[in-house]
Amino acid sequence: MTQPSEPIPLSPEARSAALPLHDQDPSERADAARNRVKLLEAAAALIQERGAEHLTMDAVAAAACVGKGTVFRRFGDRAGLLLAVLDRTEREFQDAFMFGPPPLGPGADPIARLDAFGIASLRHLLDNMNLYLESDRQAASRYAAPPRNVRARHLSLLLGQAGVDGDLELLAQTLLGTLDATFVHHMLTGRGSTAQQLEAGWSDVVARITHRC
Amino acid sequence: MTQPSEPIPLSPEARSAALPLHDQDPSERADAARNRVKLLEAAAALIQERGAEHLTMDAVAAAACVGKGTVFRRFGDRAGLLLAVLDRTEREFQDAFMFGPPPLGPGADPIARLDAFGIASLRHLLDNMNLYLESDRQAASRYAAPPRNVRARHLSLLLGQAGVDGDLELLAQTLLGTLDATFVHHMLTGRGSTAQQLEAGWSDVVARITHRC
DNA sequence: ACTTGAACCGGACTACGGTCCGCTCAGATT
DNA sequence: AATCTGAGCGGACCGTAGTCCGGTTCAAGT
Repeated sequence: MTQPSEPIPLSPEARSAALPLHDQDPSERADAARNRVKLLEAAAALIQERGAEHLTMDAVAAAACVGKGTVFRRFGDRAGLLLAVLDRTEREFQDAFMFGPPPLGPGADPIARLDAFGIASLRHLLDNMNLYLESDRQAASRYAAPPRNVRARHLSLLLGQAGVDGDLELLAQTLLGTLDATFVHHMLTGRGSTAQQLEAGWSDVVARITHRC
Repeated sequence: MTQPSEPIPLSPEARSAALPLHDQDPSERADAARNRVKLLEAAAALIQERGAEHLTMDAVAAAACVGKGTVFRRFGDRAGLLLAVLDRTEREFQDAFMFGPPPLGPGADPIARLDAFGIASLRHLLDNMNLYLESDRQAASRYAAPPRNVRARHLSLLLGQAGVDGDLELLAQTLLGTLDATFVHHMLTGRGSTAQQLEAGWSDVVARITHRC
């Protein structure tokens, strides 16, 4: 892990480079780009009206008036498509915690930022629960997915700033476990937890991990 | 959650009742029981020779000379079959941490037991990695699966005995995140962690969660 | 404008998980 | 022993993710 430490306030160009979600590739052919847009719109519409859990690749292809192969060529697999649909929302959230106003964004005490991150993350998750659930369920390894990676790096950074030592990535992943879509869903439905309890739980875990006795 | 608190040394009958993995149901018809055995043997053999990730339900049915419907009737779905294959190993491990000798079993200091649990769990996981990975990947919700539940209850118990307060189930699940098959696999392969680092990480997380400053 | 070849496209095809339903037979009852 | 009934069984069937390949179209170079 020899990545340059990431300066907090970033120029616009560096900002978009820091967001690893698919930017429109300029070398992409015009027809391909057109189809990507058609597909994303079709997928979003279908999700809106039938729910993410009922989204099929055939339906997306048909709704976009495009062959099935094209869907897979553009997005790789179902997880990729779902991720692409989440992209806009995801970017907004990433912007908020990386560049937005404190306490979520830079400027506040790292522990306050950690706290705020959990709360914001849980709310963001609840707003898009089905999509994140589905994306999790589908992904080969949720740990390799861009959203999780960005969050993990962010948490590692904050933990470092908070003076925590140890395996920061492992601690970050441990924290992230508390915000995992499937886990949150399990706690809310399987067990009868409330969102408030999860938020309180997050703060508690953060306090313990950061060792603030 | 109004379950009777679980006394630690248990009579043999109570012990097997405490293990929620499928015991042979006495009301099961003889032919059904025969088929279950045939299927489990076939599945185990196929996994042995081709790997769990290549196990298909059709292949199991064919190898056991049984209709496909029978496989699903017996085990519900692929996750159930994999879980059943893991059953024996899983029981041994559960026995070890619930009833075996200290520091893993009862008798030792709860924090020492937590430490030992992580180490033993990681080793047990590494010994059966593919099977657990596959079982995770398949399961509708890994949080609802019996193995995870047993572990979660166990950890809650130990946390309580260690005098930790707060949402014990949430803390237990947070700890379990560190031992999740997919996560461990990701840390070992995706990132270049070693088993030693994961064991050290576990101890560190336990120390932080149990608030031992 | 024309050529060219690489990127793209479509939809038939495969593989696999899971369901369904009519038939069979184990084992309880008399 | 004869009867009965519902658990058990098999395998055809379905839906969906993902692959493949022959034909098509874009756009760069001339």
